[in-house]
Amino acid sequence: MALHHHHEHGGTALTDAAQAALVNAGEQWTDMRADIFAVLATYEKPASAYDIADQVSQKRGKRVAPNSVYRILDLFVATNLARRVESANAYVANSHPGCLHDCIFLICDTCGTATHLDDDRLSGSVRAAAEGAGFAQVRPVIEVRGKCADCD
Amino acid sequence: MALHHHHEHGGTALTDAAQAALVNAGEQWTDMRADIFAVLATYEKPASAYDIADQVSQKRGKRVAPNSVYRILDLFVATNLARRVESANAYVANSHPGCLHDCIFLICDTCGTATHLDDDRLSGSVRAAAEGAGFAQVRPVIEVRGKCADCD
DNA sequence: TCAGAAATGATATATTGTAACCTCAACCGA
DNA sequence: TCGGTTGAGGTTACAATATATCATTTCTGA
Repeated sequence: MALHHHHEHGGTALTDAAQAALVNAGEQWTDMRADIFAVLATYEKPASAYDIADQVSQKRGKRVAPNSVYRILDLFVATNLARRVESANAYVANSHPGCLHDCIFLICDTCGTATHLDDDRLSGSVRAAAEGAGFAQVRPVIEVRGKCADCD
Repeated sequence: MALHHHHEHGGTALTDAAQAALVNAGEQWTDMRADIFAVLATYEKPASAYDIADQVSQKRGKRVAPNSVYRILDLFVATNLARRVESANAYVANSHPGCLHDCIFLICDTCGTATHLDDDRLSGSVRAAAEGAGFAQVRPVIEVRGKCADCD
């Protein structure tokens, strides 16, 4: 099924969806996790763990160590609440936590924003190529660096 | 043209091809660059700048700072003598320095080795998707993490 | 051969990522 | 209730990756 109806979420709906997905995975939705997700979801670009640590520290009036942020980001990535952007060493919130996709990120070298594509046909081809080469447990990383329409 | 004859090089032939490509780009083929390329070309996995710094330091009996290695790696990437593997923060020698391809890396999470695919049709689709979204000066990053046939 | 450019060296520092161990609270069974 | 276990987060230390700046050396072309 290449065409697919996405329940794109934003704001409260996104937070609710994230919470539901995390609980559904047997994990707890704690204050710390909520805070980190909130920062990630409102950040305009892919956020580094240190960016998030700073924001959350401010919000809480108390230093939160990057360490703690990494733990939670790892959990988010594992449960599909967030994605890591490999070529930027940074993370973005997944706007439809319920759906599993190999997603494609377009990252602007100028302004740093990332836009998100889903193209199951394309990612499927990448998967197939890797599997054809004998790879198993395949996780595609498909990103495109370039200059976005706004920065041309 | 999806099918393409690659002049795959190894050993001395690869070094010669790299040297030719670099000189052709108007850059110098210095001892330091030769040493770094040699390490990169013989390294069995993607090598980090620090891996290379260590090897070259040993070979020369004198500390070579990572800094110097980065400079030369950046040059190699710019001139297509080497590629950066984003998801591994590491570099590999390009086995056919003369040809321009968007290449695809399959990286084994277990043994760390990277195999290299060229599939112009696939990378072309990725490019097209990005350009369709308004991106310019597009540089695809297509990597696949997984488990290689040997490590199954 | 000399002046300028290019390459490398040296040092410092910034950024990203892990490891080890501790505290605390919630929960569960005896 | 008591005591143990577990999960979440805190604290500290450190490792790995990357960049900035300025000094020095080497090369090149006039």
